[in-house]
Amino acid sequence: MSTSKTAKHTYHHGRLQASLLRAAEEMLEKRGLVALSVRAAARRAGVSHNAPYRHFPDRESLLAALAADGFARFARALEEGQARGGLRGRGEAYVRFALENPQRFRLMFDGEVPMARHPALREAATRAFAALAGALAEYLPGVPSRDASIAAWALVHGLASLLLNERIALAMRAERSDEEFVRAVLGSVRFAAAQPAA
Amino acid sequence: MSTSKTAKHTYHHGRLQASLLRAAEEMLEKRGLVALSVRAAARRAGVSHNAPYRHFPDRESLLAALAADGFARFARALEEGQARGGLRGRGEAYVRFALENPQRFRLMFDGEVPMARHPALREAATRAFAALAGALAEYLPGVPSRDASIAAWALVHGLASLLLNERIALAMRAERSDEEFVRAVLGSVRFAAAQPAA
DNA sequence: TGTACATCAGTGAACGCGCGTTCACTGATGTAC
DNA sequence: TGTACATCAGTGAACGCGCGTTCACTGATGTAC
Repeated sequence: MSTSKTAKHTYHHGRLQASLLRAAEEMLEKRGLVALSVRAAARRAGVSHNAPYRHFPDRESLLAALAADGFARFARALEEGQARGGLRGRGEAYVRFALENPQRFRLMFDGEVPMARHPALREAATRAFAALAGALAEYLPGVPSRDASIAAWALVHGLASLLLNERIALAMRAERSDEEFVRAVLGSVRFAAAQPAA
Repeated sequence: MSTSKTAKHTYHHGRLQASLLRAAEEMLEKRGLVALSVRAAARRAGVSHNAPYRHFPDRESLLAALAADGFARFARALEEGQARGGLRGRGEAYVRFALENPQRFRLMFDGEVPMARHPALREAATRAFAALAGALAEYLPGVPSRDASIAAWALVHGLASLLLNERIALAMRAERSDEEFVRAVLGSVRFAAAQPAA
């Protein structure tokens, strides 16, 4: 019953930055980017509407932090996927991440937050993309150009986007789970070891 | 010098619905979805801020009309692409449409406008997707399931999205034009005629 | 161990803004006769 | 061809809203001595 231990907080929150990010993340996934305001995040974190300005200079910076955090988790998820199942495992992890964090995924890839203004975001994204490119190069060794790597990337990214936005008719899913469906679709493609003649 | 001929309009505009759609389209591509308000569209069309309500019950309906119109143009562009260059021509047209109408493409695929509330949009999208599915089935005849078709769709969609959002590093482009780059990437993929043995 | 003080991280009031939408209106158009 | 009138497609004022952001403030914390 010691008050200092159980007291939620008075004035000094302690972990407001982290709390705000968590609150913002929840808002984002629940209500979408448009509904994610500084004030709403503050409300959700149980703090006055301008307390966030101690930690983020403006709304865009909050979004940038959210996106950067997303890229870090994304990179980790891809590594784990690859550890479990090689390139295909990585591809499946890519799609899974998108389906599990749809709004976050959109925020990361929509270009809504300009990387030029947020170096930390740029770095997080660059790291994730570099790891991705490395993995692709490693697994598609016979391919002279990087085009097949790009194609592989585009394939999983497109599949993620289409599933995310529910653009793939149910009929085409043929009652398979996300997991099975993604595996089958990714499995139906081969990458060229050399450019075809014409 | 006849006044009735040259007068822009007084009171009755005549083509306000079309003008609004054009104005909204311009706003959308110039400033993005967030900046596209009913008032802004009205301003741009040179009409009072609530004249649009004679033609669209609310903002979302304006967006829905914009998206539906986009799907119609999209379907046409794909047909033309296929007429010129078969399945590959269709794929290239898909990517080209996205690059030429980035914000419109996002609006169409983002799921921002709920199709359930806008039947005309749903129909336009369904038509476009049905044509796409038909073309894919026709050109990938040996494939037993539709999975390869989905993969082909995902490939072009993903490539479009990644290019659109400038997520593909310049280095990977290797100084090729959009046109050349897209052709090379799409050309590096083969679709399986049958499911591989695990 | 106690005290003074700088700093930090909150608070709450206030601002101006553009927005979506509603309202009562009015000028223009078209049609019946 | 002319007139009465219904309807249509605009106008402009007004509303309430949540927002981002600024401001002056204050309570809590940590540190120098």
